[in-house]
Amino acid sequence: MRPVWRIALPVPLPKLFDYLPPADDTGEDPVGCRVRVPFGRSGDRIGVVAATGLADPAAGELKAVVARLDEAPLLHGELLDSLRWLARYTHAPLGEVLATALPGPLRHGEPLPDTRDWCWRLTEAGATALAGMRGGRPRELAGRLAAGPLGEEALAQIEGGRAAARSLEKRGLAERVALPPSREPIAAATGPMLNDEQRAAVDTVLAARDGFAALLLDGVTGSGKTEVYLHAIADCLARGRQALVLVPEIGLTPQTLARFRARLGVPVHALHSGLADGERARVWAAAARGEARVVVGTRSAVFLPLPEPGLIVVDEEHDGSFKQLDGIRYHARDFALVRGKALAVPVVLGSATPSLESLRNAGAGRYAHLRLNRRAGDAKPPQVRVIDVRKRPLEAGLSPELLDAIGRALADRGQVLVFKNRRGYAPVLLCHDCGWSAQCPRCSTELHGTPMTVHAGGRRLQCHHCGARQRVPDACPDCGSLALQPQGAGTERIEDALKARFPDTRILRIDRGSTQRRDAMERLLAEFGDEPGILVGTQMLAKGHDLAGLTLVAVVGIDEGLFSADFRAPEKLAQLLIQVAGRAGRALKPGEVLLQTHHPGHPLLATLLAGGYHAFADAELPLREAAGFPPFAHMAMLRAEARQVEMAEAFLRAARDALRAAPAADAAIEVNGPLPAPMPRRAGYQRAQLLLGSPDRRALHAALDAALPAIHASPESRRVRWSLDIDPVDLY
DNA sequence: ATGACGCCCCTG
DNA sequence: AGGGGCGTCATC
Repeated sequence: MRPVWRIALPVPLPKLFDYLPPADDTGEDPVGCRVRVPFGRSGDRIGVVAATGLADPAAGELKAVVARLDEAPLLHGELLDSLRWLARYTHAPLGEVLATALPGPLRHGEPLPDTRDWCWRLTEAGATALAGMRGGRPRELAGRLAAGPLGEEALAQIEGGRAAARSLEKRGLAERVALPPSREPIAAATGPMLNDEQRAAVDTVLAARDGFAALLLDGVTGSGKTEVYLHAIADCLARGRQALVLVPEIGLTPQTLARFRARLGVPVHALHSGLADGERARVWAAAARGEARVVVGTRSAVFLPLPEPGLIVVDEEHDGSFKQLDGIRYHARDFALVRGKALAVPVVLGSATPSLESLRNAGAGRYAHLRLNRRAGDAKPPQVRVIDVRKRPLEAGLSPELLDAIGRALADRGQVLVFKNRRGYAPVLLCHDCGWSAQCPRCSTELHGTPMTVHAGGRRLQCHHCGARQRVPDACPDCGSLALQPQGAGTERIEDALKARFPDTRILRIDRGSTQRRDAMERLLAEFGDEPGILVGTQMLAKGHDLAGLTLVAVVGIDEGLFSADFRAPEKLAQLLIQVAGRAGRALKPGEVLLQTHHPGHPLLATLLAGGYHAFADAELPLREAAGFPPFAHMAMLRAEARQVEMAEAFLRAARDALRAAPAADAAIEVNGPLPAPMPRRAGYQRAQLLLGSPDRRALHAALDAALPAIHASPESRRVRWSLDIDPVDLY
């Protein structure tokens, strides 16, 4: 029987493909190496050898591997094992998981990029020729090089430097040489003294450093969690190990990186979505070669190889951006724990507002629970006050009391943050005469309207789901009335109202509309400085940049969150309120937080105000348990979308039948649906979903394993686009 | 996913 | 007859 290589290919087919080894096979174990193979009629693909074996005697003609792209496996050991685990856990094809884990260039078959630093220096011939050279740029550069080699960056600073270098190189007078990887220590700054709580937390992490441990670092805003990470990382570096730090999308600011770099005394690599493909591949290669000793990265950094692992940190572990919402729907925090276990290193999960999942794991003794209750330095916790706005006249949603408080804070030369979780001018455009409201023509169906949001100071309508834009009509399209009124207020309208009320005050609006990119927000905030002024913004302002001058935080429009259908809404709202409130009072002056609501007596607010986040969590967890929701149950969501809902529903019914027929699916798993999904993501498509739940994770996965072959094979599956989401975060 | 194939219906 | 459109099928 012929030997074959089993290849994982990035196609949505839950299987490996057998190929004959390449003609020039060396016999070296190919598992983990990338290969180029002919596939279907679409030409060549890049895949990864997942296994070797013998050809199935029933198989017909097999194609042969065109080329082996890696001498030594690109993926091996712990990382390959963990990715195999992830493929099983997400019930996704291994090839798609591997494609998700690799940076673009590596996925497309490029060689592992060079990670060395290059510099230019004079050759012997150049040194000799220098005296006799005529003037000009090359001569000038040769003169500089005579004083010592120049790095690529320094060369780029010189006008015409690259061309001059090339000219010298052509004549054999200068050469480009790779610098040996520098382990030369950079001066590390010393940080502030740790307080007792921080010291104890660091000691617990260090005591756990010889194997796997999960540690929940549960510390109030400003308690100095980052200092704890830095000490643990420094210890990890001192032991010759690598450290990986995962941060939320918004958290990887130049400020954060600068702090790590200044303190650790080694190069700190950053990995985030803003990097070019080539740069991402270089960071991957640097990690794989062990050159990157500390990497700070967003979600996808959880896939970096760590040949000399020492520590994994997940900062703001409750943050939703750790969960990937399309493709392979992994959770970077959860996968970090899997990797930490396989690598036998501690994983530190940090947050001021831990996810209920992590709190439950800590409560059950699976995680060490480290508490930091004191704010570092002298910072006092902010005073929180609720403003009851029932029956109060509102100006763009702002009450007189709130406006007065803003005026007072400004008069005291403080900064004010007005937080509203809704961008645009107004969320809805309503006809006062007939009740018509503007709906997105592409996203709305008879059953579910998607309102268009009023933008551009009331002149434009925009759909936040598909991005469609149109002019605000002059008259109601239904009744012709001119009484069209924007309802409610978004950040734009609040900004307008504040400008009218405080005409001489600087006002800066920060939201996804005003600030597309992260560095743009950083720049705007840096310009804003800490002089008196008002910031108006959405979620984006809840964390990140430190606002030293902030003395008042006004939170507006939280009432929607108090009555959401999503079972996670209270948790998200509580986290948001605590995070936003934490922005105040980092300054020298004590901070004040005002919550404006129509429901001053709402239990969530009352609990949060009286006992803080942990009182909320203590109250919420039993409710989750009683309702059979995570973290006491495990969920999976099967989603389908098609031109007609009926198609999507027919597929989900077939899937439901397959699940119910699965031998593992006894009473332990619950199947709900098909339910129409309120929000079609793509214009012209309709979605439906099937929600699976079980108190027993293994029963859920066993049922899926048993039913998925039939689901894949069902004729209905070909008529819809479908996906499976394990541990879904958004149920809508 | 992705390309090929076949069947349909429209224009000509 | 010619060809775009889409459901169906296979991919080692």
